Amino acid sequence: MAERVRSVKGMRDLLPPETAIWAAVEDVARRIFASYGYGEVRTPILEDTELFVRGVGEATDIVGKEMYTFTDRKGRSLTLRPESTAPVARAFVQHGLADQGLPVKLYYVGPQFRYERPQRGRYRQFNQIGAELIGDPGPASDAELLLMLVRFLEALDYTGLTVLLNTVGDDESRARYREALVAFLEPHREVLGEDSRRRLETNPLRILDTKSPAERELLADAPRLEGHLTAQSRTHFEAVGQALEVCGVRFRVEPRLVRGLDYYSRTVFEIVAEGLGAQDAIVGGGRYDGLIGDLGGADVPAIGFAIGEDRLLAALPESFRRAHAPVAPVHLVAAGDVEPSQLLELAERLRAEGLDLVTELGGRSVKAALKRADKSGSRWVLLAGEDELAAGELSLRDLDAGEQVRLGPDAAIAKIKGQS
RNA sequence: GUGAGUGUAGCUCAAUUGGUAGAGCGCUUGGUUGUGGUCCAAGUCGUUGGGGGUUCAAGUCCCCUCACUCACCCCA
Repeated sequence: MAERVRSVKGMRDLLPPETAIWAAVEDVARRIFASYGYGEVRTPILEDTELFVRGVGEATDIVGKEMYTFTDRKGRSLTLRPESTAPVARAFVQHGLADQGLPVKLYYVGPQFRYERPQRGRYRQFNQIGAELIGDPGPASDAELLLMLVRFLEALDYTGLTVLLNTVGDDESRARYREALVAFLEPHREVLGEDSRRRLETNPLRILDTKSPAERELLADAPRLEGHLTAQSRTHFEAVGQALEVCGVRFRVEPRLVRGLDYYSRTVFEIVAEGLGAQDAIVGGGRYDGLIGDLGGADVPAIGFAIGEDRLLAALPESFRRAHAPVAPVHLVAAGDVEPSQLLELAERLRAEGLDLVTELGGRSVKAALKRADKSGSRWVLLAGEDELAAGELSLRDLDAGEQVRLGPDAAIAKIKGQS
């Protein structure tokens, strides 16, 4: 036997019936996001590498070592998108969406690619459902975006999620704090690990979310970002929290929460779920007030989030799964000497009347066909035998009740629709 | 990129100190020439991930390699 070709490492197939659940989750997202005035954007999977270098940041791990980058036939450097905020921002600038009036509200659903070692909840191709609110600097926008996110998760029957909230301040706050943090850490260089020492130069704030016990101990006495916020940043953050409280959204302020993408500013957040192992963040997001300017657009503030759809599905409540399991269609079975073409024609007429059905054309026994119908979870079987067809009728078998009646096609459809 | 664990049938797993590769589920057929679930019977299913080595003999021991899993890291 020839060697089997397998899917690429870290990339997986999604098969029925699981794909039906994915579709159901995405339907909920579309419905809820639409109810907040968001429209769908679809950007290319491939972008100019420069977009991510400038947008996500050269010093980030994503850009530094996790991108699928290659040169095309003309020598251009292209990259499989590792995230979608930068592409959406690029599209916003490229198409002059600001001229339609701000804010612009967009959402997307689709695959992202990062070259990492796969493990639970982490794939090299993974799907994100994200939303971006572009063009409103106010805290009420932060709160509304979070509200929409929470409502979405509630609609999936999620409970027991923790919303972690923090602010990384505006540029000025961050510059001040950065200086203070480096000044504090510099004398303790020897306590820091290799990564943290490198970050002391490139991105000191990232050191805050270290898991190293020694570093954590050291950081306990470190200056707080909170103490270095500009009055404006502080007011903004307080207003976000207040709005969430008014709307009944529970959250926890997590001062150590900083995010790995350079474009974040002011409000940042994360939602973690239980039972997911080490990769438990199902949502991450925050403000990116400077990104659109960095990409050559006007100075337009924005905020957004990205949901890890694979993780979302991995932790999806059973109740939602049950409610959205696909319904097995009716089976139409030929019995006796019935021409396949005759059965096809009959099936088409029934489908035209709004019946979902699968045909048993295999030329196998009625017994086998019924077995398949039963295993599929279907309740109804329509038997089209010589006798029935001659009389212009069908036998409708109710597999649950074990009952069978002969009746005309319209009556059969009515009975199925009335009882399923 | 680093570390650890695991690879046996489509799936879940057995196989004693190295000694004939198995079970359940699934799938196909029959018991019912046009009737499912339960039951009974038969059939189908393997280069034991791959390569090399040790041995009379390797699923089992050793080396290499690949894949998967988990953790670090990273992040969704």
